[in-house]
This record gives sequence, C-alpha cells and structure tokens, in this order.
Amino acid sequence: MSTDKREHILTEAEKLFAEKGFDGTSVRDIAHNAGVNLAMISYYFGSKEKLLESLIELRAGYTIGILEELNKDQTLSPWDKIERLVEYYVNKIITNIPFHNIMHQQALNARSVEIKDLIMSIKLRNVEQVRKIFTDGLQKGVFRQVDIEMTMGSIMGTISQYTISRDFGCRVLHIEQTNEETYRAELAIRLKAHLKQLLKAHLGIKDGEK
Amino acid sequence: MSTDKREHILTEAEKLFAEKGFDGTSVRDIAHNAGVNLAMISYYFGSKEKLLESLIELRAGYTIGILEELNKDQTLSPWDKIERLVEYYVNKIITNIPFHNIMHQQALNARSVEIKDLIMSIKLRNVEQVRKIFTDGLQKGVFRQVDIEMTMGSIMGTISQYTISRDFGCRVLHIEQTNEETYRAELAIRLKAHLKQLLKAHLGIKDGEK
DNA sequence: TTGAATTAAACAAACGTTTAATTAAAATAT
DNA sequence: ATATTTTAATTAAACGTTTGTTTAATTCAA
Repeated sequence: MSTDKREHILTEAEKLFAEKGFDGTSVRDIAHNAGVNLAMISYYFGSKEKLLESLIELRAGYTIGILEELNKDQTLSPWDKIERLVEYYVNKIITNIPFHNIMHQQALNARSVEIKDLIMSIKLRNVEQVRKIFTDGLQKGVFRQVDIEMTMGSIMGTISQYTISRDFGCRVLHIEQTNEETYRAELAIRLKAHLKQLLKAHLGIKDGEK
Repeated sequence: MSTDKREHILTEAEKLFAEKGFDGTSVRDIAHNAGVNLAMISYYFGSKEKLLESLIELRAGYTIGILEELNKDQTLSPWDKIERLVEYYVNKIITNIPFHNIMHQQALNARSVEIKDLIMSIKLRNVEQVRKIFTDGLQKGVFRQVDIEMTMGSIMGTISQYTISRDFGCRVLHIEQTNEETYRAELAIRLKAHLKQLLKAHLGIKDGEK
C-alpha cells in the first residue's frame, strides 16, 4: 500500500468533507474524486470513520512542536511570543482552511466518541501551550490582568470567523470573490494586524515596549 | 394544521440537528422524537430541507428589530451601545445554543442554495446594524481607529468559541460539567466581562468615560 | 358530507461495507 | 536468469440497511 496513494485519498476526502460535511460526503464520492475503486477505501482505512481519524492524525501532528519551541525560547519577551503566536496561528489556519473547517464541524457534531476524544486531546494540548505564554506574561507583570481562557478564545474565534465561510468573508470584508489566493492573502494581513492591535491594547502593552 | 404542533416538531428537530447535525439526523428521528407520524413531516413542511428553512425563519426573525432600536436610541453614547450590544448578543446566543449551533454548521457546509442565501441575508443584515454602531463611534471621535469588520469578527468569534462545544468549554474554563444551567450562567458572565474589557481597551475608552 | 389530519405501507435511490474473483508485484526456488 | 509460488493490490458486483418521499386508505373535525 503506497503512502502516496493513501495521502492522495486523504487529500481528496479532505476537500469533500470541508465542502459538503462528513455526513454529506459519500464513500463513493471520495473514491470517485480520488480516482480509485470504491472498495479501496475500506481496504486502506477500514471504514469512512477511520479514514477521518487518519486524516486528523496526519494533519494535526505538526502544530504542537512549534508551540513548545516558542515556549522554550528564552530570548523572546512575553509580548514577542504573543506576536509570534498570532503570526503562526493565522498562517497555519489560512493555509489549511479545509482541514480547519473539518475540525470545526467535528467539534460541533462529531457522533463518534473516538473522533470527539481525538479532537479534544489535540485542542487541549494546544490550549495548554498557549496558556503558558499568557501566565508567564502575567507573572512577570508585563501583561495586564485579563481572563486568559477568554482571551485565547478571542484569538481562535476571530481567526475562525472569516476563514470558515469565504462567501460571508468576501461580502463583509469587501474583497473581490474571484480569486481564492488573493482572498487568503488579504485576510491573513488584516487578521494579523487586527489581532496584534487588539491584544496589545487588551494586555496593556505600551507602544515601543519590548 | 395547528401552529403548536408545527412548532413542536421544529423544536424537536432543532435539538436533533444541533446534536447530530442536519445530515446526521433522519426524518424518522425527528418524527419519533416529536411523537408524530413520519409522513407528517412532508405533509407539514414539504421536505426535510424546507423544515430547516422554516426553523431558521422562525428563530431568526427576532434579532434585527432589537439592533435597529439600539441604533435609533439617541440617549446612548457609542460606548454604551457597544456594552448593550455585548449584553444582547451574549444573552441571545447563550439562550439559543442549539439554534446557534445549527446556524454555524450550515454556514460551514450548507449544500442547499436556499439555505445558504437565507443565512447570508440574516447575517449581513445584522452585520450592517452593528457596523453602524462602530462607524458612529469612529466619526464622533469616541473610538480609536480600528478595523471595524475584524472587530465585529472578534465579538462573534469569541462568543462562538466556547458556546459551540460545551465539553471543550468545560475543560478549558474549569467549570463543573454536571449542570447545563450553571455552565451557561458562568459562561455568560465571563463572556460579558471579558468582551467589555477587551473592547474598552481596543477602542481606547478611558475609565469613567461615557 | 366535505375537507383536513393521520396512518401504515411501500417506493426507489443511496448508503457503508463485504465478497469473491482477478491482476500485479514480490519473494522464493530452480 | 527463469520459473514458480506467495502475497498484495485492484476490481465489479452484491450485500443488507437506511435514506427522504409518496401513496392510498382511514380517522377526525367542521
């Protein structure tokens, strides 16, 4: 079983799940779009649900390492780390919108306990790393007293808001709906600028402060 | 055809759609939970999809009036209006989590053009009303220069973040998972306090300023 | 007695998965 | 190197359910 073909099927499934939802996508859809026989899905992954698990495990592996490195870095000030965090998260989600879409829909309505637990563990692990950055800044007195969990929610929620539905984003943000690439680029720029300004004020960072 | 029974079916469908998703809920599920015969769904609503449209129209009618009134009110300062807006949105979503969940999943993956358009028009109408509050505050020089659309995204996104998945919210916010009511109450309090603090700093409102 | 409400049964289509047969590739023996 | 055996990959077809919707008969209320 070639890894190439496995990943190709997962990539095609990712597109379909993101567009039509997990339940709205049939195994025949996936097989047809990937150009493989229907039975190969069960042969490779065991079931449609296991295929989703495989996809999540494939895509979610990368993130946690980056956050751990960011936390370890002693040369960066707490505010520097927040800026890096914003840059990283915006880039990551913008370049993986379909997968982020799937995670979102499964967080909403996953009926499989395995999927629920998998997503929960991934999200909690990331949350703990981000929380460290905030508690560190608070302890050092660099940040104003804030609700850390809610502030994390604002970061993730803001990014999700316009990435999830492009049609809505285009209409509200007044971006030409023609090109997918230009939309992403413009969205990333505005998200980063906005979140930095928002968090700087919220955390009470003075201009020019390190 | 009694309106009571119609609304009863819609309420039961709402619960199921929120829990298992639109595609994950069968018409037989709905009929069984509502205690009516399977054929009554088609008889009342025409189809499963039309049922969803009916549900959205039933629930979404209320919001826009409140926002229009808020905008008209000449006695309130721009910042007062923002505070009212936060109060209103948090209350509205917290007390209608299942419906909000459905709107969210349909914004992600709706395959029906009618549903897509319906949701888009509802969201855009609300966005325009909220935008007015911000542009008003900016023109009067009460608010700092900010990205209005992104700021609106932060408000909606923050509220969505923990309302969408209660399991996740409980784990991150350290709220006992036992009682649904206490979770909602606690979440509402923290959301309102956080959003007011966040927006006050972001918009550059001085303490004690009206 | 007329029209609406309700029912059980049936409909064809689509679903995820499995089967059994066939082809391709790899491993082993000659 | 060639032939043979063994394993893996791929296929078309079928499996039994479940899906949303409709039908035709029956009950209920006006």
